[in-house]
Amino acid sequence: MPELPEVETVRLTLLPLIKNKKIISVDIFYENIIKNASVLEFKEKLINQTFLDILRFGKYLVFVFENSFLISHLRMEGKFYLKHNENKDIHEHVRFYLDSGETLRYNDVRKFGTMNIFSNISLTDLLKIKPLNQLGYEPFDPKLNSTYLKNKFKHSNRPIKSMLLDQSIIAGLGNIYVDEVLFLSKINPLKKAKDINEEQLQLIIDSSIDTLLKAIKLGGTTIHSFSSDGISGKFQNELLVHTKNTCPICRSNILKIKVGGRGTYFCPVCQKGKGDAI
DNA sequence: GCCGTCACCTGTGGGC
DNA sequence: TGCCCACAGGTGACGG
Repeated sequence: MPELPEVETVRLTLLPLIKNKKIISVDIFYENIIKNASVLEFKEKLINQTFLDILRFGKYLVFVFENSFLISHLRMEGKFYLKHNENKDIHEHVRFYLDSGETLRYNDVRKFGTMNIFSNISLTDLLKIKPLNQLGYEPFDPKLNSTYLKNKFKHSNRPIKSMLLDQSIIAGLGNIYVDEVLFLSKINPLKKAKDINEEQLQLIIDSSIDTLLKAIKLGGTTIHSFSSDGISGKFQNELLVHTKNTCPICRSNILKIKVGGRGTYFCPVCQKGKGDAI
């Protein structure tokens, strides 16, 4: 399930493969992937456009063309492949034919991924409209500090885990990494956001940066099916609590509960705190 | 405004 | 062996 490190890995892997290549045709096999345009409009805005760059904002990929931006969210299982042959995978939903003779394929088993196309707009203006204007700061952004989080959290009764998953507060963290960050910060995922003190907020920020940088370095996490151009990440070997049975610190049994509808792993001993429900 | 729930999807695995 | 069903999860929409 692509989170910030996985999306960054896709960006880094894909960019040298498609940069300066022109789209000569587009096939769409599942129209619901395209959210803000008809199939015809989508094709018209991309054909004869050249890939200039790939940017990333949170978990969104932004393909940069001369006159357009294609915003792609991989959601749960979206993947991009560059292929030469014509064989179509059952889960292939969009195909971009390039002037190099290759094809860029978008593959998504659960069809959750989205694509939005924007034309004749500057990057500055693109950042001012949905979906990119909904994003909070990334952990690497200096503006994401304990004061910022304190202001966001101070009136909230929601569990800290739900708040960290909220992309309008912190952009880029997903279910796996939030579990890891809370374990490193020794904070119970059910603890109310307003009860997190300033020292713990700083710990959350520091742990988020450390975890994400390490994951990017290892090419992300491959738990189920994530990959970019067929490459698998190695961060799953470094996970401390997510999908684990035993705490690596105190050897207690890791508990699995639901928080905000999400499967949540934590150590009830290392992550014990006032107000905990477990 | 805040917060919880549901829908979107399909492969997987457990139970019968 | 085969069928059924719960579950996985990021995000947006919706309702209380």
